[in-house]
Amino acid sequence: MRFEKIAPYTYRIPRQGKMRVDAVFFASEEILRDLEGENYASLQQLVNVATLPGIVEPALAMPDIHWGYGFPIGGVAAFDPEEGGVVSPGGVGFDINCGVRLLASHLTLEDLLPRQKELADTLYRLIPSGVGSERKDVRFSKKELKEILKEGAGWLIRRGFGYPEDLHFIESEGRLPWADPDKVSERAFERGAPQIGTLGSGNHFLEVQYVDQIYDEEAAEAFGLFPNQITVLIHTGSRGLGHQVCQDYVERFLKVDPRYGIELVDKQLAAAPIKSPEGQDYLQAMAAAANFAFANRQLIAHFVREAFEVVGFPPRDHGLRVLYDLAHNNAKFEEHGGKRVLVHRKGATRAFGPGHPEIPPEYRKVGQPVLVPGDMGRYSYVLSGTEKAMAVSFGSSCHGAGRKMSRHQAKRVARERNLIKELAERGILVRAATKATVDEEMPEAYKDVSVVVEAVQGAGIGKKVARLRPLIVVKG
DNA sequence: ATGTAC
Repeated sequence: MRFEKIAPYTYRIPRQGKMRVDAVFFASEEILRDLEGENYASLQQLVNVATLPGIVEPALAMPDIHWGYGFPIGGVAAFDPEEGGVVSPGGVGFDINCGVRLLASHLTLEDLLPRQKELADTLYRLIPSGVGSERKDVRFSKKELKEILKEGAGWLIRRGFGYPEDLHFIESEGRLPWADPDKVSERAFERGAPQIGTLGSGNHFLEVQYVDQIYDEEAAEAFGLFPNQITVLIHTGSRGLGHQVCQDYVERFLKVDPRYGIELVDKQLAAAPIKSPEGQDYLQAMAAAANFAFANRQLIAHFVREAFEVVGFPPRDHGLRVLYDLAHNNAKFEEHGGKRVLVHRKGATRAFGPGHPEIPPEYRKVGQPVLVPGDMGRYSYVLSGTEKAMAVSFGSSCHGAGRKMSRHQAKRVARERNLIKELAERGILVRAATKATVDEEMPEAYKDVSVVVEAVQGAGIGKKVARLRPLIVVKG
């Protein structure tokens, strides 16, 4: 396919074939080489997205783009409900409202190191991880679960799992208000019920980290970050519940697409008009799953605090507060270019710039925090949203490093090695449900996230604030 | 991502 450079770190694929709009992606020279080689299929997926009805120009991809179900991961697409715009489960992803929550503490590296091992063991004990993991200690009835699906993180805070001020630092206050639990299948309920407060598997993780680099003093101060500070990053989503919602609605949409005259270049793009009953049902079920994910991260944060307390840091000492909780798999109505559009972000984050009313007042002057996990051996970044992102990417930025090796390939490379030991020798304590997950997730399996961040900053859709290095990693 | 093939 043909594309052209239109700005620093920014490329356009002009409308061609069945595309309704141009596509734009952000990349460095290094990322571009990958996109012209092994990662070419993900650009083709971006072109496919541009064929969907009612899409608002342009179809977008962040620098961490890679192949996904239907839409590429790292994709952003906005649809106009007044122009036949659609909603697509594949544009949100199977793990509805997957995201990351960053907790910032009062502790420093020196405070933590003497208790590092004990804390690693305690976190692993208090936070179930792995495929099919369940909580035995906190269970919710069907009626309570329905309330959680309507209310999100706030429901748990009311029950004492968290501090009231947590809510204020969660994207959308931890709740998508149009949720309707009655649009969620019985099977999804059954799968989700025991999974609130569990990490899951794959790239999901919990990390204890320290701040090793500050790039923007003003933003770091606004976010309350300082050198050598201990932070905790939680990455998880809506577990089996969101997965089941996605599956249910892909199947339902495929049946009705011919009736709505929606021609799909790929079945995995299954979509329904936003204004159709099916589209509305999915949006309400998706919001319910999103609220489940916000609640999941809330309950995990509660047990992170408890773990710090168990190893001898009372709340006054650990001071763990929610710096921000940011989703990277959802679809939300937002104002862009004077229009109300449905923005799908799949493996992409919201990155609203300075002054936006949806940013907590404490951060509003510098833009919203954008949390960008890397890999378990290197580092993660905190960025800030920008005005430019509002203008060119529907207020969106990247969500992570992106894989470099397939899971299979990584396992083959890691087979002869003892990654847990290697990482321990570098001061990173890993606690994981299975060796296979650690192998698949080894640092070399991922692109260096600093490459992605360089492209984001170069394109102007995010600004570096701080870098975080891992000390403890809990994996599925 | 995922009761990793209901």
